[in-house]
Amino acid sequence: MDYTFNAIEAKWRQLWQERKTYQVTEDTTKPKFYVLDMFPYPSGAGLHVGHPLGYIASDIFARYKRLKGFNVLHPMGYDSFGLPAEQYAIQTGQHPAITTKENIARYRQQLDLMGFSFDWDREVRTSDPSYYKWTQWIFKQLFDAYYDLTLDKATPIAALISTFEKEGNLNVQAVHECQQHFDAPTWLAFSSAEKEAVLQQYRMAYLAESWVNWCPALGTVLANDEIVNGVSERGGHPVEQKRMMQWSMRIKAYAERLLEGLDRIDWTDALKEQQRNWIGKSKGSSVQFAVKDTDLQIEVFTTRPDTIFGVSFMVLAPEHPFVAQICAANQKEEVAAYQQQAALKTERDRQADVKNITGAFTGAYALHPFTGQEIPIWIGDYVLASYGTGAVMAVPCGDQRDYDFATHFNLPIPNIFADKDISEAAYAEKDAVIANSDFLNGLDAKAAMEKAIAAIEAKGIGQGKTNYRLRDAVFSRQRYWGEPFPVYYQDGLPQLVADDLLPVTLPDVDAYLPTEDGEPPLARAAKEAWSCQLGERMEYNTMPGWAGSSWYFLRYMDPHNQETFADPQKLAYWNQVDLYIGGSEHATGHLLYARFWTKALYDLGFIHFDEPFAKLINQGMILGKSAIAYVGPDQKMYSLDMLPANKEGFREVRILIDLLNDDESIQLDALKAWQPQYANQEFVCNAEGKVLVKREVDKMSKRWYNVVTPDDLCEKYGADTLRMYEMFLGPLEQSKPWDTKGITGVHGFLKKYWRLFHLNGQFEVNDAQPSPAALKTLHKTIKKLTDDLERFSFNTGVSSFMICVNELTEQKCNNRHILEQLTILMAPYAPHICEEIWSQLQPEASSIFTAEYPVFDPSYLAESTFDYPVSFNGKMRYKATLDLSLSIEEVQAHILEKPETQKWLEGKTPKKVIVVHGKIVNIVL
RNA sequence: GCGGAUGUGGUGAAAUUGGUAGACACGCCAGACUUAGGAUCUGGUGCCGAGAGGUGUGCGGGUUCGAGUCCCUCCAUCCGCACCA
Repeated sequence: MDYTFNAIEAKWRQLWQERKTYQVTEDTTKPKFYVLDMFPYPSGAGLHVGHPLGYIASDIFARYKRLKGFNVLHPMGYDSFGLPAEQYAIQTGQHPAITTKENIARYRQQLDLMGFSFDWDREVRTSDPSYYKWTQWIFKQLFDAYYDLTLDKATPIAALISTFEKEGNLNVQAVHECQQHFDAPTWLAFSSAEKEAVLQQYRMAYLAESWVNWCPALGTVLANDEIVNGVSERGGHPVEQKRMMQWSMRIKAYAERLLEGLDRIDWTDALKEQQRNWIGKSKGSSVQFAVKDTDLQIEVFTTRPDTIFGVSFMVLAPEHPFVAQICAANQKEEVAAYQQQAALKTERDRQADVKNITGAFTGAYALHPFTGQEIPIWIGDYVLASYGTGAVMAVPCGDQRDYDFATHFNLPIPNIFADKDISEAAYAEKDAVIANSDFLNGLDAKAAMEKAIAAIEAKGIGQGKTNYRLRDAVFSRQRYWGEPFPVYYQDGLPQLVADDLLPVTLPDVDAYLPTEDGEPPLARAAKEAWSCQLGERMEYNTMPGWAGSSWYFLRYMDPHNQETFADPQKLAYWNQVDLYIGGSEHATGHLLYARFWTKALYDLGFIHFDEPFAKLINQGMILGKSAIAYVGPDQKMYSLDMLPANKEGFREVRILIDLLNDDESIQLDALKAWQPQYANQEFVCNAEGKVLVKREVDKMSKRWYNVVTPDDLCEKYGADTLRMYEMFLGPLEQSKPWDTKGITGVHGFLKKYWRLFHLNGQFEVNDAQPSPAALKTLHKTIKKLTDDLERFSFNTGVSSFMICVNELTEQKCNNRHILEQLTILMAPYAPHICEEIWSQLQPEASSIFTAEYPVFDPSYLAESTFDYPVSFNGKMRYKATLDLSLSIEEVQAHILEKPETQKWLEGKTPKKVIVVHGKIVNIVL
């Protein structure tokens, strides 16, 4: 009987669905386990073989845990708001909801083909109103909260308002941007507009004018993590800095807790480092410098207060608000010109221009807080408006950028380090003894740091301070295909839409473009198109892509709840995600935002954990192997081995990899049929009449014509083969190029496994006592498999199955007990074939996934002898079989008597003999 | 520049605590069966060497009876961040 994988897989896909085999409910009699995949954005291209890699791994683990007796939550859904569907809508006029629905259907079909054990009754879609209702609701909670520093947590804003009413904000310890100080009577006298203006500076979700990344090509603002190398992540368009009124999230309030939490979760060091780096904590001090002949104080942040006596000038960001006020009359023109030129540059230009030092002198001077010395104030674009205070005290002897600036503009470079040469470059190490620095002389950096901060604080001109690179996250987008805000405007003030009016659904519009006044697309919606119309107008912005993905793992716990985002008891039962598998590209986006929202929801008492993902694994990317052909100046396509030494005039073209034969030659007729430009292509073939191509590793993508889809492979080899092959490819975390060639090995293995049951053409197992050899093979495999799964080593797991089946085939094992146990072990990896075999072994069972996982018994592996490798000076020379009951001394005596030992000793007396019991013998000559 | 990771056969890789380097598989070579099949089975396969043997985990050094594994220097590749004061 043949292994008819297509029929078997289709049969079980249907039966699992009918029997709801993977449906899960809360069950307090079992320990729970939550295995989560990063849900996909359903793009039009469908899945390629790289996408399911993580899903296969998580599916194997989820099935394994289920067999081990856990109640496993393993859901899937779609991150279905996003830019591609909207851009398709702009081009075609088709509503993004339709595109999205079609893409989801295709994704579902492909996912089903792979035989995943998702509980599809729990599916969520972020673009579904029943889902984004609760995204809007969470936004409301954040709008109605502020960060209380005394309690060190997000707290309902009502508490803050009540404090304002009693005592104003004079004693309030909170994360805010409010410059005003007021007492209770002043607060009470404020108009509602004034009150709201103040509250906006405290709210966790707030509306404020701030520096944002504006992408003119996309017509929207972007968060920092949506910008890669100075251009937009989507589309690669330039991005500029612009001051705009936007919704933001006060994630900065959580900077310290986001750092601290990393110590409590099981993520890779690389990923934790990336987040630490992004949060960018630095310790130092704020210092105020008085501007000569004015009342202004320029505040700077420095990580090196110990070098304060090395300050020889100051530099402000060109956008610094003081620039206009302090600028001397004779410098106005130069400064204005510089400001203008800096504003014209995009962030990318500024970055590309690091070596080009620019700046302008304002003509103003600051006074050194300790020496009273006059310090020239410059502006320069190496100082960023959005970091620290937008101003620096320049210490050229200790900072290379200050050094370069000083050198370029011929400013003094006083040396405050004893015995350090600064004639060529700044000395940035913190190990120099401080000199020429009044009360800091003779101190090392650490002591000087403490003393300097103390002196700064004593003078009342600053204080020890911690600064973070992390900035508040811009939360509004000028796009159509996103969550509408539950916000309207009354007297120009933002107001929340009442809970019973949620969700505010996405209104239909006539076009998916901004209006002529530059308003976002939602401004096009007719009044009646909105699900509710309040105040003067609704909010026209939509939420960013990361809004829905910041909490979806919570909704899976109770996806159909109409009363709340998830039932508290269910939240308490499922708790944290135990295992999260996904790509590392979300390190500073989704993974940070999800942690932030989790902490906020925890603070506000909605959930009982403050870290969402206890363990996280990043699967590596599967790369494609592009096929590159060479077209010569004569327009003929040359075989790789027919290329001249001088390839001048040749160009490389990528061709569809499906057009290749196994020997990497092109199917010429297929190429001609592929694209019109090749219809009459001429070739320069090699001696065998073939045109060979070069293979090169690229990202797997349609544009490189190197995509391999799971569909074709499932058709040809079956999902079980594909699942095991993807795992067999290498360690999960590693990136690796896809090569379909090796798949035959895994497919052959499954056939071999199948043959164990079908020796005589039909299904047959014997019920005799298993042989000791078979038991040993089995238990060796149980141990290896379990160890491998616990450390997520799926590739070695597949090898172990191969070894096991090879050994059982050799032993001609057809024993029921052995084969049943093996089948359970293999079921997580190859669910269809194992389920089919199980239905033969246990016809009354509904599914193999209700079976019990085999238990390892070490007694079957017990050995009485051991083949000692005998090495001389660490080099293995021969093996000696000895009884394991022998003592170390006895082993040594036996070994030394062996003729092989005498041969290798060459008459010498060993200096030393090392015996490790049951491991090795080493003789030192 | 800073931070992280990785370097092992022709290829994907294994070696979990310092203890037989290359498991398992692809590919390749030889053979069997067979009225071509992309089927199955057997044997071989790190490199040098006829063999004995030598040699071998990016380079160089160190610790150790013993190093792919630990330490130091350097090199290469990949990823992240980057005028962050």
